[in-house]
Amino acid sequence: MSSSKTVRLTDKQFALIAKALAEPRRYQILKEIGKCKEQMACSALKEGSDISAATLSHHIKELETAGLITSTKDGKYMKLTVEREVLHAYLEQLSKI
Amino acid sequence: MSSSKTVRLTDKQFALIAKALAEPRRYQILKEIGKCKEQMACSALKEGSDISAATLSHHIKELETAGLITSTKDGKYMKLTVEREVLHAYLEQLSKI
DNA sequence: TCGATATTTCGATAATCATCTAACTATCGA
DNA sequence: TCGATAGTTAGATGATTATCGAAATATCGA
Repeated sequence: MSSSKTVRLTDKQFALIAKALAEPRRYQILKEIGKCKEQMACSALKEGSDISAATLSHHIKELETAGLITSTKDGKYMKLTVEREVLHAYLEQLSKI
Repeated sequence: MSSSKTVRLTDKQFALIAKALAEPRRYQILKEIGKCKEQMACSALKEGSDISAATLSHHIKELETAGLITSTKDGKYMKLTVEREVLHAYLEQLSKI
């Protein structure tokens, strides 16, 4: 089970997260990664979507830079995981408005 | 007191909200409006911030288009209010990831 | 009515960013 | 080792957008 340690976001990271979520395609990608029980490979994301590998790679990097996902190399593939603690820290901060 | 009716967001509105929140200045503005117990005038937002009236007006319109705030004209001033139900609907949707 | 204040609109500019193709690196299976 | 597959990087392009100054509109107080 996931730890419940509260993640503290800097202003910079908060802004990065907000920007990462603002692009509809990135939001879709994040949802897709989150839906997967197992970690997900980039190539699986590309299935059935008319996006170039380069663009997909770019979006994944943005999500990663924001801290919303992490990626680990597994042989030929990159495995992607949603960092829910970071997402929830973002939501937490927004809910204080 | 505020109603607890659940707001349903279309994909379009969801995207507008995400985009509105992605600009740090707009997030600051939203927080500022939210901090005020009473409704807030645009001019009060401008205090102590080196932003032009035109830019401020633009950001306020974006927040309004997204549904995150509403504005009512009160004499010389525009009074701004945070639409927390919309914000919370956004958070609700994001938390499902 | 006049001048000051509040806000919006317009048009322009500069910066950011999503997207692509092409070229590259790395790994796997035969 | 070779060819195919996965993913990244670089560089270019077009679209979006944050920003401003200036002009316009509306309202207030004197």
